[in-house]
Amino acid sequence: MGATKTDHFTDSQNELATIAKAIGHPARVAILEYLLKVNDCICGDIVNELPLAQPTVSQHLKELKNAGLIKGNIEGTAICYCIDETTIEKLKAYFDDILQTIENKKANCC
Amino acid sequence: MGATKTDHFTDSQNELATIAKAIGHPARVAILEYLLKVNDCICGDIVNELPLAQPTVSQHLKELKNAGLIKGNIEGTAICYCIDETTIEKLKAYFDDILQTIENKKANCC
DNA sequence: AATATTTATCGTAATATTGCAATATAAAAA
DNA sequence: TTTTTATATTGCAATATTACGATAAATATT
Repeated sequence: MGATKTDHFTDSQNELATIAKAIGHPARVAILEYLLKVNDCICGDIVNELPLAQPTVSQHLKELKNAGLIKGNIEGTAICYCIDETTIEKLKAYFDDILQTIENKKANCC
Repeated sequence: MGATKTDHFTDSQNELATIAKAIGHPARVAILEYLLKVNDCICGDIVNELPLAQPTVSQHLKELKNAGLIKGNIEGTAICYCIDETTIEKLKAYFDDILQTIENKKANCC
């Protein structure tokens, strides 16, 4: 045991879980917020922004990329990362839907 | 090692990470979707809905509750769980903000 | 009171995540 | 070509998560 039983759930459930899981670490939230703050995408200095070693940051970036939350362009020796709007839009739509559904059936007992 | 360095990040970053982490498992996504689907909150049958043993489901419910995503009322021997709208609204607002910020500075290099 | 029903907790094994030092890779500058 | 600069990968230790059987707790039913 210890392994998530992914194949018992729908693709859509697994997809949302994967994206949320990637956001589920403060360092990765900090990276997203930093990418959002910096106007242009000269992003090599994320390491300097965070209280973490370079390999750790690199790993977090990889996870954000795998989840589709950021994308990166090679720019000489440096790499330019930025937020992938599409995925954020997906999240927004998902939570919008939930709120809408709740509004439509106000039979809450809690 | 292995422990997240929470104290190096802001409260707001840690809060979002905690909520996202709770959503970051397909079983917990499935629970949220089930709670959303069921009109009233007779929720004891979540266990029957999921391909997981009762203690596992109970644990997942606890994590959703700790993250503020659901709330529960004792209803005799059963417990009535439902989605906590407030937290979903927080999430929606967060992603809304990100999208808005991206719109305002369309200097994306990626 | 005894039994059934529903949910929670404990203990534990299997697996995943986090973090970093060391090292590799790859392009730019000297 | 050598050196610098920027990022990725590997290997590993510490910790966290996932899942479940066994059991507890607490109310409802008989």
